[in-house]
Amino acid sequence: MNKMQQLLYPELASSAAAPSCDADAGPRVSVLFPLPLPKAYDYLCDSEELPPVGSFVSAPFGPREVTGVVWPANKGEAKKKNAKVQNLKTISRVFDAPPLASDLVDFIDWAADYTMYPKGAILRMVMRVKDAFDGPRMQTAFVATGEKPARITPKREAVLAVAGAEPQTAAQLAEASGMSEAVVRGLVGAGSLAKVEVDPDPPFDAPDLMRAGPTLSGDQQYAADFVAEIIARDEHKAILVDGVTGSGKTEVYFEAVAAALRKDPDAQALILLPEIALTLPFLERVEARFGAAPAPWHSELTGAQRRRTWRRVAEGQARLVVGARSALFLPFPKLKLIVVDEEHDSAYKQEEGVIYHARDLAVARGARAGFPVLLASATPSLETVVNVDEGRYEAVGLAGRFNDAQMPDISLIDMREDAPDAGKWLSPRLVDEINANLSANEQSLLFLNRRGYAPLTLCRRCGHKMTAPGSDTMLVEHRFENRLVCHHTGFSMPKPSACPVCKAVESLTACGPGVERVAEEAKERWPDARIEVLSSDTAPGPRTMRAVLDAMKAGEIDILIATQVAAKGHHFPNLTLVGVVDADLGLAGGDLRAAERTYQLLSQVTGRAGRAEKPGRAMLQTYQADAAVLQALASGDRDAFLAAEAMGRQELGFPPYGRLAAVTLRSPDEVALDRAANAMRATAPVADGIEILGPARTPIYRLRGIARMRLLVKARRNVNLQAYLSDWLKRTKSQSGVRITLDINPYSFM
DNA sequence: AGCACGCCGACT
DNA sequence: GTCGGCGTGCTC
Repeated sequence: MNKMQQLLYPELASSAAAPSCDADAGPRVSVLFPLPLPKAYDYLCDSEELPPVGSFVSAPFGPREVTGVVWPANKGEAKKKNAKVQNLKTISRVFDAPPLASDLVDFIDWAADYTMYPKGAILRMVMRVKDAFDGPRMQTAFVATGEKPARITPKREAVLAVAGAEPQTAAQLAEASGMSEAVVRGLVGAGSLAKVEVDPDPPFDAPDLMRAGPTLSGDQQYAADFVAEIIARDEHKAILVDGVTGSGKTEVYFEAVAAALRKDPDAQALILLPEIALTLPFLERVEARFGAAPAPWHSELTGAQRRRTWRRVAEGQARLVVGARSALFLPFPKLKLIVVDEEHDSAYKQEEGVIYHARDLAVARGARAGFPVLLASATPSLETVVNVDEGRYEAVGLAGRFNDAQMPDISLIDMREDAPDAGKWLSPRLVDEINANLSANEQSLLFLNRRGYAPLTLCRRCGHKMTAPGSDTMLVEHRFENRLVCHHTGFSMPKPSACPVCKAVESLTACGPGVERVAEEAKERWPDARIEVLSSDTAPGPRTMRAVLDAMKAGEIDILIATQVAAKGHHFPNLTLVGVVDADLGLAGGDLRAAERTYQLLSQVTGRAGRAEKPGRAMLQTYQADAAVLQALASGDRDAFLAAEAMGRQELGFPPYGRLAAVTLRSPDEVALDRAANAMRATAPVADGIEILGPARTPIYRLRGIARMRLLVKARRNVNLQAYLSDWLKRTKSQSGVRITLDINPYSFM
């Protein structure tokens, strides 16, 4: 801590790394538990050496024993009172696991304040891994000794054939040889197999930092040098790496990772990705660059895989982690660089449990711990662009596409002038273009960000709209399974033959298109073309999705009709036409970021078209051809769009020019909910620079039987929004059955 | 998060 | 008369 910080934060200066120790009451430590509790609890500690802050300990808490972490002593207040009033319990045990680094402890405290969730709830995200805090639990495995057994049998032969120098467990040997574990044990007795104790969580291969990367273009080299210099200075900077798809952002930040890891033999780096779908091909790329697979972290890992990554990260052995947003909470002892790839992606926003934005927290973590954070994107968020413009972030740009690939030629199809036939969704102009592509033997992609066959099922007779039970969500017809499905609640039912309200038979009508319906139209129009549909429904699981994507890459598909699963990270060399079936889809609803998101998504999708020799083309079907977003896409003028968008936000005082928080109230009882929301509005403190909007029903009012209402708090940028909110919440008395959640800087308004 | 304590409905 | 519903409150 430097002088200035000591002046600003005297209370921090007094709390050193070691926990407090009162002479009269004996050695004491504070312990934070991974429970939704706002503060740490004090305990006595009878061990010789006081466990340092960050240590994993277990202690009696209420009626049970809970594992927590030694926390910096609760600041001053009530300490003496506590010592007299309470007889403290004693820590029961200290775990072997390496203590959490002080920068992570600090980050947890900060993140709790920022998100307004209890500290313990943040700690829980760090500790979600089971059995990770005990030292390595050994597992018995076997290696071949090379000695021949006195008696050889066919079964023994089979087991010895699969045994080797690499330790394998009895179960693995049995599985590999098709024999039983009894044979394995017999061979141990015969001296042909030797028992060895192995760590069930093998270490990760070290990245080869001396391996030469690819030759960089001038732009890439400039960007890499710029970042390397900041890494060399060992200071925090948020740096936007800005370049279109194919401009080589990844190579640039790989160099940054190499530089950061080379600088310090204990340093660790984290690459955040928005989704797991991306990680499979991406992991291969990392392996190609560093000669070793990184430690992975995402929701699909098994328990054992999670434990392995967590433990190896905690002991500093895993030096490069590639993960989804929650990797931010891994127990790195010496994190020195975070890369946030596709920083604009809304998948970084965690919407359940503790609500947070991983990009924002990553920057905050780097700022507090003093290391650089790289934000990479072809379509950076307005937040980031404004931070660059106002000098808070650095930026390096990568112009042009690699290998001279051309940017696609984007045009708008005004559906008012070029209307499809009734019950059809493809305009004559788009049909012509696909025809041309088919005869040229080139691939086309039809993009529609809507799963299923039809988004709305309506009774022609009484007008009833099919919704999920207890929810105001529309059921989407999925014709492959002949079911009606709710995409919000997971509810599904066979498609009924009669309207459930008026009982009219055969009256339920599919309204609007989904990918399946566009595929139906395409198959009708081009019966000889090879047509595939790709969405998370048609490709359940990454394997089937890979298969379709590989087929597309190999040129085995003429027309791919896909949702946004095809928008990310794939390059199809023979794809020259992208048709966006409904470019207006994301614009409805009036979300403050609707235009921005539409720009990002459509620019990503249209960017799929094109290759080295020939520019691709993209056509956007729209009913609002004058809309600024679509004009910007057609002219390729991203910066003009961002400037206009920025101006609009500034006028309204919306982020990033103002702060926003959502206060959502939920209850199964609509009357109580309404009363609580209005009462809450009435108790809102009047403050300069703060405006309360609402309460209003959420766009999807009822979900799984729970009704929701929302208040929005809009504040000037210089207002401490969290302080205002906590003051407000203290004034509102809790209403029975009504739950309140806070979302600082909300992205989803559903 | 758990788990206990505490006040109102249908059963041995 | 009890068993049990989950609302409220506490855990050093």
